[in-house]
Amino acid sequence: MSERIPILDNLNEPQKQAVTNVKGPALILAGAGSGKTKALTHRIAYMISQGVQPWQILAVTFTNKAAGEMKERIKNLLTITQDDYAVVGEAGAGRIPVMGTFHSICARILRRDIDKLGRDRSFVIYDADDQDKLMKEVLKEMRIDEKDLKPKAALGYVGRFKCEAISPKDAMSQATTPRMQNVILAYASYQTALKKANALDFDDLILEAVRLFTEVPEILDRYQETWRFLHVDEYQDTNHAQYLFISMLAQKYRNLCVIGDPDQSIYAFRGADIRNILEFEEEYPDALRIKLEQNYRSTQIVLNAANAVIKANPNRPDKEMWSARKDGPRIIVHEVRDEKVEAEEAVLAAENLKKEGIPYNEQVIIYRTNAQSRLFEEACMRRGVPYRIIGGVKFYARREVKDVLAYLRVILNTADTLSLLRILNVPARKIGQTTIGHMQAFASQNRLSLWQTLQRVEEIEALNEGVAARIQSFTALIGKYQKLAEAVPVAQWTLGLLDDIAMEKWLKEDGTEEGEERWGNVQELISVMHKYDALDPHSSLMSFLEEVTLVSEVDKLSDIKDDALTLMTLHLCKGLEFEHVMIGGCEEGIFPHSNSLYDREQLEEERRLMYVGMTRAKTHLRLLLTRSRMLYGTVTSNAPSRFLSDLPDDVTEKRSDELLSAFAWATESGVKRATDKHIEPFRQREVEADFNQDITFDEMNQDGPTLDKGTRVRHKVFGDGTITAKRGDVVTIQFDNGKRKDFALSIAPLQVIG
DNA sequence: CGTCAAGCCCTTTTT
DNA sequence: GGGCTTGACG
Repeated sequence: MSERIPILDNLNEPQKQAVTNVKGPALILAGAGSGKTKALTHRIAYMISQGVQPWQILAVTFTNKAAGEMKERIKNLLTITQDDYAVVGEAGAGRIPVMGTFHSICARILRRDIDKLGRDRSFVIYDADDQDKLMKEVLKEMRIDEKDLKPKAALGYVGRFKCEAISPKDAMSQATTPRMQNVILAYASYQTALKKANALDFDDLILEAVRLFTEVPEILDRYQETWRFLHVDEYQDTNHAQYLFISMLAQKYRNLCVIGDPDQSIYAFRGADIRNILEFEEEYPDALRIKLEQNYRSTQIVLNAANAVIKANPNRPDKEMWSARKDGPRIIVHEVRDEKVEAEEAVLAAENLKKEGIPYNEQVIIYRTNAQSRLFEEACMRRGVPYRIIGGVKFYARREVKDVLAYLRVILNTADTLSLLRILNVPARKIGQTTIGHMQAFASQNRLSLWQTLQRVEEIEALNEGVAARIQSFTALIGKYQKLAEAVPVAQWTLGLLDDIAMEKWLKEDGTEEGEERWGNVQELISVMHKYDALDPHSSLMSFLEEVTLVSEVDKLSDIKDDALTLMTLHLCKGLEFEHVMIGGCEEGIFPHSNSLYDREQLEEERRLMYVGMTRAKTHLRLLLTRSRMLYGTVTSNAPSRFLSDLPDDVTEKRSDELLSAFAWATESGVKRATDKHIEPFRQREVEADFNQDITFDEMNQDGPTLDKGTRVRHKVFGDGTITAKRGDVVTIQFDNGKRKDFALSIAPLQVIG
């Protein structure tokens, strides 16, 4: 260790407090850009310099990337050499604390001891895709029509139960409606199915760890003794199960330091419970409370704007960020004709700042929904701007990648029927749906797993010799690689496997560019595998599979070195910072999202999302909105986002591409072009209202008849139709002539018809 | 058994 | 607008 440790240099007063008070409970309220990571890394380094053993420290981060960066920084602070570096999860092994996400930490704990709960240690982890498939099966078996209860909806409930740590049994007592009873029955069968497949889903990782702690107190005790100093970052985004996990660990020594910002709580939809942070002090009355309010990231102008937006939320802690960076450009609020222009303008703005010396790496386009990414991507391609999209169709969720992963999973764990079904006929080997049906029937008759059935395929009378032979050669193939998997690291034998199944040929068969790309993805997967070459063969396979399910998209940002513009959702941008931030689609119905418009709490969360997005900006902040946009196949006009109206005039600069262009689509639809009307920026829905001014539909503009789904209406231009969807003021009408369009009820010239 | 086209549905955010 | 499922046909 170095002689002079600069651990307390360059810290402000509250940061120093956070760093040096290492014992007992502590709550650090750390606003955006307040040097939170710095405080945390210095705190940990300080502890170590004071004689705390590194392996006694646990830090839970929100992403693996954050964990990696923190380790790096701590290493630098302590001038630890590469040799001392421990891999995450090797508790007690190294001179770097254990750091990782709740999920990765719990997965490690379970890999070691889940057999104490009567389960197998080589479990696989199911991602959202797998969950969906499994739930589909479950519902099918229960003979519940997908239309009555969609797998996604069922999983939504299940997820909420799990976040609250409510078992199917506990849930049953809450079921009041038949529908809920079905949901809970589905929850129970889903759990059984997971267990049968020797699989855990994301939520199970936390829950089973908690269960392990509860049912085997010695194990809890072991971890309590190991990890005596606990840290949780982004505490505002923890759910109840995670709360239980960390509380149990903290019980003994009470050295729990949580860091968070209630204003940045944006994961309520996955069970994050903001009360965890708000009630921390009630639970630990002796907790040290530290507020970090100085922002080192943004200009005061950016902060003024962000503060103004977040202030409109009730019940938030009293805090206001400030910055020493007083000067800076105003925030540009740019209104354009439609989403194409929006994308074009955003990319153009990035190019211009690049010319002024801000690299693309320091610039980002963020948006509310993944669906918005495509246009920005296309604009980048058109203009030749290098870009990368984070999120969206995730690499590990791609078909060909999941296919290869399914082979590896089956080889590790033949109980994983879902994966087995996936690869049985991929690449095509003439084992079709009929054959699979016969085998499944045989399996359930004889209480066998699908894999066991495969071994006894010659006993199934319904199958002819040809098909039986093909199945046998498939099981022989899997058998061959099961043996190899015990002998050599994963990358090595996977190459042989791909060769045996002629994966390259299968993917490139259609001769398209897409095929080439798919094969490229498979090769990329192999290159990730090489990271596990040094481990023993069995752990090499297991660790690899674990990594690919638990890495988040943001984790991969750090590996990329080229200068490229980043595109991502608002949720993914948390914790990041850029010189230039552009937020697209600042329109009602987009952001805030239409599903959130009529729910107070959800609206508050949307607002926090806006706050998070804005506070990513160091210097340049640009908010984009359109007057009209193609959405789900129809043209819509949305009012400007309510968040924009909270921006103080003196920090914004409003821009608008000009005039009349909003009428272009009307011309295209053969409607007479309006020429005499000036469109002011921020006035919406002119389009629908204007060309029907000769009609009066007074009854429609009052609260009058409720226009719900199914109501028959008449439109002067488009004729008769039926309302097929309603989102607040906006209805979608399916016209009898086949056209479908969205209208704003308060303005649209509609008439209810018999 | 595999392919293709038409129709269906959806359409928030993620470890 | 697009991804996915379903159904008809080769």
